[in-house]
This record gives sequence, structure tokens and C-alpha cells, in this order.
Amino acid sequence: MYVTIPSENPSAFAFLPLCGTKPPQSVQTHLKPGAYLFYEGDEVEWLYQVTSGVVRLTRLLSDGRRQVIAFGYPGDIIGFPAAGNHHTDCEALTDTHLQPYKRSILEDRESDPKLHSALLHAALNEISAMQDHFMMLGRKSANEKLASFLCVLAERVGTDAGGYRSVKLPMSRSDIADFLGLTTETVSRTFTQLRNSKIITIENIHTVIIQRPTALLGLSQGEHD
Amino acid sequence: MYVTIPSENPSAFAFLPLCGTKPPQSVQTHLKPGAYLFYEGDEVEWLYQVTSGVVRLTRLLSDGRRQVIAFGYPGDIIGFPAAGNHHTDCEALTDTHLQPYKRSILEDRESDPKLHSALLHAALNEISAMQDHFMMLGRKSANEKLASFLCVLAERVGTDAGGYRSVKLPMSRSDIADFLGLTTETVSRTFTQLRNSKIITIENIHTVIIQRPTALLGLSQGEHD
DNA sequence: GCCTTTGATTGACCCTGATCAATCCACCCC
DNA sequence: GGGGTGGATTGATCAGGGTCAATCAAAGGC
Repeated sequence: MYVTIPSENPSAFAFLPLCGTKPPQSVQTHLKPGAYLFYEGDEVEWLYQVTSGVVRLTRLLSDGRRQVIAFGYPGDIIGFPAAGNHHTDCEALTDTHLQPYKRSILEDRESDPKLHSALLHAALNEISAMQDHFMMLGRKSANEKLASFLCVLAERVGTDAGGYRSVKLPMSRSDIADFLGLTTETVSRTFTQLRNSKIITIENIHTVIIQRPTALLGLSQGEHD
Repeated sequence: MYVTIPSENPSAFAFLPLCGTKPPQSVQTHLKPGAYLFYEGDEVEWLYQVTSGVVRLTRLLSDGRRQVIAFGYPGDIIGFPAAGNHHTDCEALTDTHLQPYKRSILEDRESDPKLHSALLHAALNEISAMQDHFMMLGRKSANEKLASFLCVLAERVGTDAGGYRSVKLPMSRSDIADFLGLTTETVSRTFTQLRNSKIITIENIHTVIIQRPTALLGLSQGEHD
């Protein structure tokens, strides 16, 4: 999951199972909340497509500072290797099901051409999506960041709640902070601001309802108040 | 060019021409400083490997805020498509030579398998490199950012100058600022700080000499002063 | 049911880096 | 050589968001 400028075409984000020419060579993997799928430095044996649930990809600095690189939602491919190794930790935030694909499918073109091509395009899309995230980390203010985050989630995994859009937030405030390059306190204060200006209501810690989507979108793009 | 934690293996960054099974199907492209190679939204017809010179990849927000996504140094592959289009602008900072490769080599496996694989690995490495950049944008202070930037450049394109490492900076201060998520003023002040603490000397605007590489590396990793 | 634990929120204060503004300097062009 | 110009530097001030700390609230354990 990356923060992108909401596209005109929400279906582009819809869950789309990868379709190889051969049947999957491995059964689905299941993770309970808090379980790790891999760690930074591990050798990559499998790529995974999230089929249900949410995972978190993180990187650590030696002094403990953390950056959440991405949240993996259904449809996302995670675990792309660099020099054969994982370069993030991956932890499940909820009950999560994943479809593993052999790394060799990505690197050896022969085994399953169709799947090879699908994984390649997933990698290319990831590069593009990460560039949006750059813009957000480098150039946006705290409320622009949180507004962008909520907009993308609303579009991608929001559900209808009495005419309004409801967004589940399976991650903690500090996960959001580490994704947006903020502190938990600032994330918390910014949520409160959004609530006070009646743009969102906070149903409970893990659910927000978007009351004024246009205002939220405006905020995410730099309009003041 | 991305800011990475300096590796133990500098040669990993060395210029390595891609080696396909067929001779290149297009002659080198030449750009003068200030010339644009492509713009955001253009259809991708070619990928390019920088063979000499430096290019700058940028993205703009509607209100003019800018993020420099990367600097492209010799060896780097630029122009990976997402949904068939370029998602950054690309401008030459110096006289630049580029080797074009047909986009189809990336997407159609048959034409040149060896080159296809080389481009794929370039894309995977880019994903990893961008993750370092995330950490920098989201979690590092101004002098950590500039120190990281200089360390990476020193390792990748530094030259020997009387026992010290000399680094050419073809980009402007505001390019550096937009790469690091800072303002030009802060970049300028941070350069001055580094000079005052005798970690670098500024030979001229576009050349710095690293006097105390260990101190610079320490700074880049969060040691104070 | 009560206590503990852990994460979220709120408050007070401070600091880093942004902003606004004034030079400065290198380079170019007559 | 003398302006002129655009980027770089430096200074003064300000504010957004960080830090430290107190409180709150939900969840789990006994």
C-alpha cells in the first residue's frame, strides 16, 4: 500500500489474483496477527500475494528509528528481492492469507511466462507508487500526510457505511506515524484536528468514517483548513 | 542515484554496461545540460542507461512543490514505465550520453533474454534503493540527510584528490534540497556547518573535498557532532 | 470484578528547519 | 571593465512538529 494521488480509476486498485499458466505450486500461507513472514536480510525464496488481511513492511535504523515502507493489502505483491535478499521485515497486522510464488518465476523466465510477466508489472507499479510516497515524505505537512493516507485507504479498502465511507485501520498510531514520517503524538493530534473540523468521525481507534471526502481530498493536496 | 547505507562492497556500484545477447538496436543519445529526455505522462518507448553525465528525475505537485526522485549516474537505468507512462520528468544536468533500450525488451521476454533479465534486476535494485531513500526522507535530520548524500556520492563517484576524496556536485543547491526534503537555505547552512567543523572543504560550489570521512559517515548514521 | 498493561490522547514547552529578507558572488553579456 | 542576473549564503524571526510528561481508556489476566 502506498499513498498515491487517488486515480480516476479505482478499479485499478481492485484485488486481482495473479493468473499464471500453471496452477499455483504452493498452498496458501496463513499468518496470525504479530507473526513475521520474513526479516530483513533473509534470503528470498518466495514472493507473496496478499489474498486477505494486512501486513506491514518495515526497515530499522541501527539506533532504533523505524520507517514503515508499506502496508500490504489484498492484491499486493510483497517480497521482491534485491541481491537475493529481503530488505524489510514483514509482520502480519491481522489474520492474513498469502499465496506464495517461487522466486524463480520472477528470475527465470521459462517456468511460467504469464506469471513472470505479472510479477514484473507488479514490480514496475511498485516503483511508481513509491515515488508518490517520496513526495509525501519529503514535501507534505502533517495534515496533508494523514489526509493523503486516509484518502488512499478510503479509495482502496473503504466500505460503505450509511452513505459515508468507512475505513478500517488495522495498524497502530505508531505504525501510521512511521509510515508518514511523523510521531505518534502528531498523528494523534492530527486525527483530533480532522475530527474537530468535522471531516472525519472516529468510530473507534481502528475505524474512521469520512464525513467530508472532498474536504479531505482538498487537504491532502495542500488546501489549507 | 539513491542514498543508501554505504555498502561494504563499493564495486557493486561500479559502472557495468548491460550486456545483451544482441548488439544494441539504437545508437547512443546525447543531451546538453538543461535538455529534457522525457516528461511525466509521456509514453515510455525506451529505457535508458546513463553512460556518461548526470540526469535528474523529478516529480511536481500541482502547487509547484517539487521532489527530486533520483539523480541518474553512469550505470543507472532510468525510465521504467508504470502503466506504460513515465512518471517523472528527466532533465540532463551535464552533457549526458545514454544508451537506449527498447521498452519491449523489458516487457516481451523473447527479444533479448539476457538484456531482459538485466533490466529486471535493475528494477529490483531500484526498489531496494528507494527504500533507503524512504528512511532518509522520513526519519533523518537535516545534517544526517546531507551527510548521507555526500557519503553515497563519495563512494560512488568520488575521485582521489591528494589523499582525500573529492566529490563533484553537478546539481544546484535547490536540487539537493528537493532530493533531501529540505529548503535551499537549510542545505546551504548545513554545508557551512560541515565546513566549520572541518569535515569537508568546499573547493567551489560544485566540488567538495571530504576531509574526515569517518566523521561524515558517523554523522550520516546519527552520531551527534 | 479489579488490577495491570499498553497504546492513545492531551498538554506544555522547545528546537529544528521554514520563511522572509538582505547581501554576496560567480558568471555572462555587452 | 561595468553592470546585470541568478544562484548561494547569511541573518532574523517564526511555526510546525518533536519531546517530555501526565492522563485516559481499552484489553487482558487473575
